[in-house]
Amino acid sequence: MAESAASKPIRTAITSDDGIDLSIIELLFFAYRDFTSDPDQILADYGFGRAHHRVLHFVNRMPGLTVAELLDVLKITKQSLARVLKQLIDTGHIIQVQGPRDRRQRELYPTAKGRALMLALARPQSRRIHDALEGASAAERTAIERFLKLMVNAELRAQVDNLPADGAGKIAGRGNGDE
Amino acid sequence: MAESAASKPIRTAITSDDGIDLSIIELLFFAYRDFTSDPDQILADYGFGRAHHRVLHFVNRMPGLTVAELLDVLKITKQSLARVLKQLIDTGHIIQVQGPRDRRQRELYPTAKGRALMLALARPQSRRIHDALEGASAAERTAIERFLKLMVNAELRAQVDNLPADGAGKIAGRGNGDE
DNA sequence: GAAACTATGTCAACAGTGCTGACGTATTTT
DNA sequence: AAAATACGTCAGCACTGTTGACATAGTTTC
Repeated sequence: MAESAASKPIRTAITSDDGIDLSIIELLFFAYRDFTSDPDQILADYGFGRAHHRVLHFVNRMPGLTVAELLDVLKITKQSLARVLKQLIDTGHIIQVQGPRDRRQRELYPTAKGRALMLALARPQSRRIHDALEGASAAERTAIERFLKLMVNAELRAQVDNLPADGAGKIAGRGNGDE
Repeated sequence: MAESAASKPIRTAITSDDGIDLSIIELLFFAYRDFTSDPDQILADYGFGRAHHRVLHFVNRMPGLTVAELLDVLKITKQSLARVLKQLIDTGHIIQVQGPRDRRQRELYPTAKGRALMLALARPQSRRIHDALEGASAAERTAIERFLKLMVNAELRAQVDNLPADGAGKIAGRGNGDE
């Protein structure tokens, strides 16, 4: 079994005394796991996974973004995206439109079906967040958002800011006239 | 390409107006992705993945926990754990000790090597957290922890609390006299 | 206008991590 | 002695990520 051989078992638990912020490390793990479990269950009904969710989410958030832009947001390779995107297109959740300026580009848009699924996936997550924020003051909520944003790599924080907030503008540099 | 066929592209972005808390949903995605990228890079040097990290983390946090207890914390199957745990044992990061009361059980302990790796993985994460909390008041920090804890499924919150805090007690129900 | 570059798609192979189902062995409980 | 438990293990599968290579349009550059 061991015990006799090689290096001996360390029987003391690591605690915050060791200068590591264990509580938030662990809370992030548990919180994120449960946070993603809500949509995961719905996705299973469609034969989709978490990757589909991400694509669907950002296409709904930034309609008309190109494949390259989507890759840049998700930070995955085009081969990884291809499988997932193809399924979303084949199932009618996303539509590709040839880019108006540059015809090599494929602008990605959600369909009504894709919009509905995105909302269905976001709702339980939003509800969980809402419940977790119950009793929190506006200032506390701000502090939480600030913390999370600072957890993102500095180079990418601008990307987070460029997401449409409240019916405001679109992604920097691209117009978005609705039809 | 589409455009002509079937359902039409929706060109309006979803915004917070739709009653969904998009900002925190997205912040959690980006924050967690970058939060895990630090250890991922180190793990690659060892041929390990994120699953190894989790096992190593909780074995260091709860030394002497049994396989069943570890499965309960991670919420994965024993077959998933087996692969990863075997590698950590074979590489001398974790040691199994036969349970004293019940000899069917295998108590898991980190070795000095396993402890060192766990700390090396936790350090960049802790630093990121520390930096993100810079300028936050004690009250704000409390609000952040509270929020994260409430994001965890209610049934599992007790588990989070049972982790050793500051050199205090061990997991409920098991003594932990150090040698 | 030809050459070079760019945006996208696709084929193939592989790695990591999760799952289910089945079976074996040691040990404890009943 | 029989049943239940803790753990290990074999086999196969799914999802999502990776590299590398190559093809095809379309755009830019000289």
